[in-house]
Amino acid sequence: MISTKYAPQEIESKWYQYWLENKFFASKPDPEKEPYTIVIPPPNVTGVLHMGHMLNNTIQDVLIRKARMEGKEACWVPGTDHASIATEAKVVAMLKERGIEKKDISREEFLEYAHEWKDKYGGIILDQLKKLGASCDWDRTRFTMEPSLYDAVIETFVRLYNKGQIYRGVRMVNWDPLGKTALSDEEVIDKDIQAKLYFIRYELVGETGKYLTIATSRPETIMADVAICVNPTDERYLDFHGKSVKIPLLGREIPVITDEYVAVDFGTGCLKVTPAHDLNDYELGLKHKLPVIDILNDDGFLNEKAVLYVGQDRFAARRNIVKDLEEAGLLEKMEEYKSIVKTSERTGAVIEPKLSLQWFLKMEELSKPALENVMNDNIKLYPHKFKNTYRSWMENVHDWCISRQLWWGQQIPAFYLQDGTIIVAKTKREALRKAQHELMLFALTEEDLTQDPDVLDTWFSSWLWPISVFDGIKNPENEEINYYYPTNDLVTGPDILFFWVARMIIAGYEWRDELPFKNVYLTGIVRDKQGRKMSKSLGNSPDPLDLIQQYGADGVRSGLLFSAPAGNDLLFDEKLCEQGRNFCNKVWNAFRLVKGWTISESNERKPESELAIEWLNSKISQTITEVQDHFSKFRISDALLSLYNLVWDDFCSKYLEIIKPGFEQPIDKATYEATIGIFEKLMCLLHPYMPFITEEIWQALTDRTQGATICHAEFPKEGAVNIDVLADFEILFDLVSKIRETRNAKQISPKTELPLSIKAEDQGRYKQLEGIIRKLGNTSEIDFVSSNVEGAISFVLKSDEFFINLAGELDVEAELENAKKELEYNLGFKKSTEAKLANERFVANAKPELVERERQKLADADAKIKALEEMIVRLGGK
RNA sequence: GGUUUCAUAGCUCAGCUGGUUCAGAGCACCUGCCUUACAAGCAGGGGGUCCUAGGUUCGAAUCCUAGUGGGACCA
Repeated sequence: MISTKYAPQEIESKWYQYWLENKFFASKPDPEKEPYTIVIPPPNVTGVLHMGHMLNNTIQDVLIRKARMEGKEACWVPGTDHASIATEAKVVAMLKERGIEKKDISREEFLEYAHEWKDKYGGIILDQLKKLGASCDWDRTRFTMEPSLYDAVIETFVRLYNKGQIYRGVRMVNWDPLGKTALSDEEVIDKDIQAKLYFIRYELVGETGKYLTIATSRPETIMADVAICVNPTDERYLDFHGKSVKIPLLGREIPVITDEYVAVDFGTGCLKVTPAHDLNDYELGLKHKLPVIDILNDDGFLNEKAVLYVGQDRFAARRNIVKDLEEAGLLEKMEEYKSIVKTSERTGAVIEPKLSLQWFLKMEELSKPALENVMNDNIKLYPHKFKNTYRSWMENVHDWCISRQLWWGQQIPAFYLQDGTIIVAKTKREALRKAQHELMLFALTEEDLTQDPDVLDTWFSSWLWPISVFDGIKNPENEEINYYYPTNDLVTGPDILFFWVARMIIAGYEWRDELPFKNVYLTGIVRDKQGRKMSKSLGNSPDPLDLIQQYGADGVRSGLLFSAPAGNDLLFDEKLCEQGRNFCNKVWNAFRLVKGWTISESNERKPESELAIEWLNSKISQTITEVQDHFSKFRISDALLSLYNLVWDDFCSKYLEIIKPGFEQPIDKATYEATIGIFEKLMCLLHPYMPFITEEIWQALTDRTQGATICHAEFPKEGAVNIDVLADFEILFDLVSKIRETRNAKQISPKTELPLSIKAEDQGRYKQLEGIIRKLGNTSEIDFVSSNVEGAISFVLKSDEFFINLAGELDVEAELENAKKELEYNLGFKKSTEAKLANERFVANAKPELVERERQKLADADAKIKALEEMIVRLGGK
């Protein structure tokens, strides 16, 4: 006995095991087959599966499974990235627990711990993907810090440096005082905060008691001030031009300068210029050739240059200086002020704009082909609206700060001589050789070279991902890269369109002079019911594995996709998973029904079954066309919905009800076999979405050989569509609905047979369907009549009239009212159609088939009106 | 502030190059059913000024303009 409820847990682990053992997902270049490649957006190695991963990996799996079934050489490459700052933070925390400080151990020791951490926890997220059913080629699992990918990064650095695309320079960077590293703009999150604006008095030099008041949100930086700037047109301050003021408490004298940059209407119109601690001030400082005084250490504490508050944290210093200014009577007032503060994505620390020596990649030239090939649709973004965003980014691209003050990552292959000369080479040995030969420093030894201690930004690894996973940087002509590259589709979130997707495109054109992928599918962001982004810190995200446990992987996958239109955010509700689970259960029960039948030996076959098979096959063909169309537009969700309706409504509610034999009756062999074939087809169609249940059922529908799998079964192709049968069945189902409606309205038990009479021109249509009508509507034998049936409930479909003769059940008033309402509607409809057809401009301008359709509609309406009028007369109305 | 995008049923959304296959789907809701695969189910039903105001057109949910209100990106 098969359980009435589908129990996914065992089935899922059983089949996943089977798939792995048989290496169904393994791929190798096969010139006979068309390649279809997806590289996974490598999740952060410290990560655990979250809802966003589930969504985009489900989509990837749907795409790759479908391609595999379509006979393509499908290759889905999994892997993780090393996430330098996040991982380093984890490792530091792990060491702390063991009582070890990072500063007390060597770089080599630290990296050993880091690898230890990675080996222990780094595979978690990949194992979770297996639970989801992901059909990755696991033998190809890559990691951005593994030797091959590490070397590729080093090689690209050297090559770009030699091309003059990489330089070292002092720049204002986003400094994370907690992580003690520079961050790229993309790793910085703006947060709205309620800040205070402090109005501080600067005394004029030589004019005691005369002040300039500036407004600042960062009073602790006044010790780094090098000027006060006013707008030259600001009449309030004309007298102050060229004079000097004293920094409060400190007493250092700084000049008052003028620049158009200063907004007259913000604060007091006086701007304190602090080049070391503000990007705009820095640029202003450059323009006016002002000195730079940096009063902060790497950890955000004030240094000796501050003179005051030395050794205090920047926030403590702020509190103290406000107090002291107040006591000195130099704090005029404070105002509430809505502002944004930049914080580190990884550590959460407030970012400090800081001048520092960093490595940069010039982006202007490199990004040109990447912009062009997206704008001309060589690479297509789905949905297309992201093209605009992409363009505005790429047209305003800044040089990329690629160095990070960390240990976990690819160490920058730059070596310094004692005099500061930089030699960039893959290894120390090569750098030495270069120094010896190019600089004629033959006496030099490796000891004289010091490697730059910094590592490269993680994105400087992952931008090579579609190439480096196939070893295409170091061996650009190898078989794999030539076969699998360019990859087909990339599926990721819009939040990393710029700092990952765009850079992969750049890398693609730079290294292979070719696009890295043809389509970029941008998923929505998974939000909770209130529209908030799901995040660990908010605690509003369900644990994906719990969901899988509860609803089954197939249920969660289809549930997620039910409401995941491309690029639109998805408001996640567990109800969706429930719907997915229920769908699995429905399919399961259909399977139970079919497998429970006994098969009759006779060759007799019911004509209605034959018709139903013809109809369903046409319906399936139509749906396949629809599904393929949806896929071509990356409308994964719509494709699923089409299949959902096909399986639930057409197959279960209609087809199976039609062919279902009576209680304890056998089914004829031909119908049974056709049904098994159809069931198999439906499982194949659903398999990309619901891999487990479809495998389970597919395996059990007929005898399978060892090593067979639905994963490699053919994805069904559309067959013939019989339009006549489809039209007949449409009327059939309308009629059945009407009968059931009548039954419901009159509160008649479904077990009671209803007497049905039909008055129709074309009786043949109904005669061939009689068996089905009787079965689905539970009617008696159909009585074909040529005149009206007195005292019967009646309704009109197209131009045909139907009567259900229920003695004493006819509510003349109600019937009359209904008929009149329907007549009114049809008259209105006829009028508007006539008006349309009477309009010369419509007939002249509209497409001919459209006009023809309108004429047909008019004819149908006429017939229906005639029938309704007769009915009204019969009921005693006029 | 700039750029961009969206507004359709109680909720989440679909609706392509304008045309009754245009006002739809799923969920929720209401009514009746433990009917022999399935109550995680079956049968049926109600529900919308397509944000507002103009315009283009024979015809507008769809195209244009403005407004209102959300989102995203950038500053």
